[in-house]
Amino acid sequence: MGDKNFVKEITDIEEDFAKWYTDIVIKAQLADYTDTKGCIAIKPYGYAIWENIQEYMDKKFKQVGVQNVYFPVLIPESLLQKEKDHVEGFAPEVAWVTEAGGEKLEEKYCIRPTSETIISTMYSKWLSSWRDLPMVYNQWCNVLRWEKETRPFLRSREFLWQEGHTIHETEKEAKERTIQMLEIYQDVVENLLAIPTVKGIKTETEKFAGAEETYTIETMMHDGKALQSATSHYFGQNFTKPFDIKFQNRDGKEEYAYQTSWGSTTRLIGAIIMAHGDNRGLKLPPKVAPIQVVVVPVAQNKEGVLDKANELYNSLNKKFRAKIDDRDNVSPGFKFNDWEMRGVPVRIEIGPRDIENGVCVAVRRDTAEKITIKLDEIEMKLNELLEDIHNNMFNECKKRLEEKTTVAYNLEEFEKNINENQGFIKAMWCGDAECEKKIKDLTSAKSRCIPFNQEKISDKCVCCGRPADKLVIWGRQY
RNA sequence: CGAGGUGUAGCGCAGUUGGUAGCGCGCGUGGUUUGGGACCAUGAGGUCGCAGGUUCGAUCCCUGUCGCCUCGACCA
Repeated sequence: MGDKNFVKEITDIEEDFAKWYTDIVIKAQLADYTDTKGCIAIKPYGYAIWENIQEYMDKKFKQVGVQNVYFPVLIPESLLQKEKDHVEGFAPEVAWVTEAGGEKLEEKYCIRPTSETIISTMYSKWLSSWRDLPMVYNQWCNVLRWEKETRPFLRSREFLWQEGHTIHETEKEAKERTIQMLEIYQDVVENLLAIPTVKGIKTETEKFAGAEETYTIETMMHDGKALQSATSHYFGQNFTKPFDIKFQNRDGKEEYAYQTSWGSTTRLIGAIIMAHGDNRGLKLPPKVAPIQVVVVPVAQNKEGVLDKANELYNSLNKKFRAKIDDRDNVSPGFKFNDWEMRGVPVRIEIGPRDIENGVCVAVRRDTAEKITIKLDEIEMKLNELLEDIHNNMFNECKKRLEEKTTVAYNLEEFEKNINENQGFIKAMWCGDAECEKKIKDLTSAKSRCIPFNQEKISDKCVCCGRPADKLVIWGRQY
């Protein structure tokens, strides 16, 4: 079962959050560093979380007409060059394959940092009539971006994601799709991961390379910093023109299609860790937890205890993702701490005393509350408990989001708030990229988004004082 | 990319003023334990980051190199 002495070695979450984070990743056995620099090995416990996210998200996708596909990991250089902003955005961090089969290649290939280009060329081939539209495709795959600074799940060179790419007959339909997918991401993050989100559109400076509009859901971590959890882009015809994705419209005329793309990554696992974790370790939202309930027998060598514990486990395992911890080389006390550190939402203790009374003891990971439950009511109670834990975790995060969101009317306030409080800042902005840059240079906070929920807190730009009609959420980010 | 630090058992570390290594935890085996991090006994595990140099002899000294950490710069 791995190291036994690790639990006490977790860094204090308030002392050094970055260190705490990597401690958790390693010690909860989510992932490990590899000999490939900047790339992690995702271990079964971490991968199971990803599978749960995938399962939920994929189902949501398919409900709105998304079809899964797969495209090559290698993209010829000439394709990448076709959209100017896109190349400029990604060129510095792509890795190239220049040699294969013992020979230097005539044209080098990049290892995909994202697949707009290769998918666009295929769309061009596949599209001829308005009747072919829309094409709403998604792939689950890996991508590679040569990052200098890496952190497990948050920013690694290779990561897993899904990237959806769609083409449409009209601008309106494409824009609707962009928002529709953003809303699915919001649903995933809030209802599955129990993390509240701020939904909005990115400013010109922050939008995706080659996009017309980039929409985002922003979340707040334990330390008040922002994490961009998923994005959805409207491309207009920025790619369909250079890639020649055109069709004959209903009037028989040739027209370029309207395009979107949207993605979310294994960074979501990082969000779970950083949004919910505490000094006892990882705290997993019940709906994605690989183990929702762990049964820990007490005095398991005593006559009948293990049998009863197994009986309980077998019945629970039909309805929940359950596990029995029958290790005979560690004490129950050790197991309690171990499973708390690994974030299991509910632990059930069962020992001779309980068996005599026909009960067991359930302990919540989120509140540490101990509840005695009759064995014949366990299934119902556990359902309620998991639901309640999810809601409680969501509300805790929401409380923090609200507490750590402050308002600023000028740069002094802005700077003071971000330094004292970290967190998000609500402030008006005139729309000038210069002001964004000035704020970034001064405070290292960037615009997170222009939220859909607009409020008019003032009519002057927080930076330059000129007229401003946009409320922007600002914050430091991961 | 710049400055500083560091590399010895799976992990955390000590050590050898130059004579090829030890502690704690973890791991294997046997037993006693078990309601919040158990204990006893016994055992396995290391070309001291890598490459050169000095030396009778280098894990230790010198040079180079690579990895990692911290702080800056850069990037999303």
